[in-house]
Amino acid sequence: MNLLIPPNFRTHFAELFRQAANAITTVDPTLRIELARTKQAIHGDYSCNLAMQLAKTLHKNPREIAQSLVDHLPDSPYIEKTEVAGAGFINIFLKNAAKQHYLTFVLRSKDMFGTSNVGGGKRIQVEFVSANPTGPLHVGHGRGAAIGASLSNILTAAGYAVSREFYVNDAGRQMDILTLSTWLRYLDLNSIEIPFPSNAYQGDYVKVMAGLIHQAHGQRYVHQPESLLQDLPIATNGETDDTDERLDQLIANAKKILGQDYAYIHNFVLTEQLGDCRNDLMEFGVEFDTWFSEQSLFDNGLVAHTIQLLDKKHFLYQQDGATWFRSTRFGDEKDRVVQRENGQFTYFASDIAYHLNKFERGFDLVINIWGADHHGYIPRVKGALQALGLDPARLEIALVQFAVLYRNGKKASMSTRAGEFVTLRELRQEVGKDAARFFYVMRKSDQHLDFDLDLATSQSNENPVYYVQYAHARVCSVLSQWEGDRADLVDAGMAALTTAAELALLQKIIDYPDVIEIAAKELSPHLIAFYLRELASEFHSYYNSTRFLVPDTSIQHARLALIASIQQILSNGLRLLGVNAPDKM
RNA sequence: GUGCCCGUAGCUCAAUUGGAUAGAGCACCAGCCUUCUAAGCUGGGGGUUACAGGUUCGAUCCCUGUCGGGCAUGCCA
Repeated sequence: MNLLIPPNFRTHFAELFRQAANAITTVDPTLRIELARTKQAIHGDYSCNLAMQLAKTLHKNPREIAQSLVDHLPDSPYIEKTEVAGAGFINIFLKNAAKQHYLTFVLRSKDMFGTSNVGGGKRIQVEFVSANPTGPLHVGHGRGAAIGASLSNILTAAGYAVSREFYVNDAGRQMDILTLSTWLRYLDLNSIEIPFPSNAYQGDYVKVMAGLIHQAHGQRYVHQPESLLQDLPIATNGETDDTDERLDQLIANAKKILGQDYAYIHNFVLTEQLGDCRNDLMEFGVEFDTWFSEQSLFDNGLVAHTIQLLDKKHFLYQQDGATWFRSTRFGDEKDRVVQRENGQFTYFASDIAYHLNKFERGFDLVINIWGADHHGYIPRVKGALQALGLDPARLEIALVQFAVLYRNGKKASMSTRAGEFVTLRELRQEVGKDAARFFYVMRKSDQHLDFDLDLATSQSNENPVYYVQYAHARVCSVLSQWEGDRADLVDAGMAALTTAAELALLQKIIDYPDVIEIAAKELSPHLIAFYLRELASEFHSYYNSTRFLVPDTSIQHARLALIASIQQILSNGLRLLGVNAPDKM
């Protein structure tokens, strides 16, 4: 047996079972042979349910088939014994030596342990956050950021070539509203008071940007503000006249009044907000390879081109002056407008162009991480891809449910308009980057997340992230007090690791690459968080029951090799989640 | 009204996607520091997996219905 590089035991055994199955019957080559980790030690380390799967077609007793499979199973140097159990499970017991020797592999692999090539270098794009650059990121964006970044790291570890992308919505009405809001605040600084619409952006950051413009350019952008209020729809019922129509007319007037200067302010606020966003995310440990501008799709004519393509394929029609896409042909509940009566393309139109562009860039798989409120949007986007002749299965959409903040046992309000939402930056300051990153991926992403600020702050010692980090720090502490050379541990004899706790820890270590593989396949970063907590738990228990710095060097080295391996995995796993692994706490 | 998602211990959540006796953390109770970090450990009680049927060797998972919750149903982005 090759002692240097042990196999992935699950795929290794699956292959053996396939050979055994072929020996007793003709097996469908597409049949997936599943090896599962057992929950209980008496069932061994891995179990296979192949006999039960074959029972139907063979019309035989599953236990009988299981015994036959075991009889035909090729020899493996890693198997201690096999047993037929229960309804027809085949349980595999690994040799202790195989488990023990695995530590050498872990310690040799170091930072690379856990990585694999199951992705085969396939190109994947992960698009996430993609928040409108119209204000600070809030805690909802934070969850998308944490999940997207962790998932990207996991996919990279699993052997995919990952590209992280942020789609910048710099072309739409929201940006115009922000531009107008900023200009109004700027006029206010120049002692020109115009009633501030309640449906414009209220946040203080708007005043800050207005101040920056005022500071740099003085009165440069004060233009005939008196005509701003021309042609506004008349309020019909009292003061609550801040309608969308009114806001749009204000924007139109501002564009007319400002002329070229409108573009300056628009560009200024965009640059400011994007810069703030990028900075915020960087401090959160989240970085992107590409910031893709929506506006560029218009500038390059890609939106018009894409709509023409759809038209050529006869998926468009005119009605009520607008242009519609026949998304009902692809399972959507109604057709969707791509070009409005006024000639403007809709957001959907540019989004089709964007997704076409993604695939034209050569990605094998495209993953969008969206807020769950966008779920109704999926059929039309996939439909558009199909209409363009692309396989919609190459677009995978991971929905992330909202994070609901709780403070003092009550829901914290997150109304943007009232300006009282909690920003990601505030959250980071309150609970710290590590706790926030870990907390965000502690739940399955398609589950609602209750983010208890009181638990994450005042009782921060009970936060799970400290539990994992503490395990890492404890190992570091032991190793630093040991007077030896870490390199000596790599080839230490591991035969002394024979207790139930030690063998269970060894198996847990062996599981790590599988966890990454499954987390990548299922797009489920939370599996890493759960695994790390379990590993830390088993370590803490072991720590309390066993001394490491014992006189007998063969025992000492074996145990230190074990905990050094644990430390390596904790460090590697936390890195995937964007969490620090401190040496001291 | 219609569509999608969800309902698991007092609370917050898992369960290798159909596997063996459904698991953790909080919270509660009782213990463990003169010895490598007590942000830790050990033990204990806690469940008809919302409810009722169905499919099969086997169901928290799949199907049907009922009840309850969330989201979506723009020529917004």
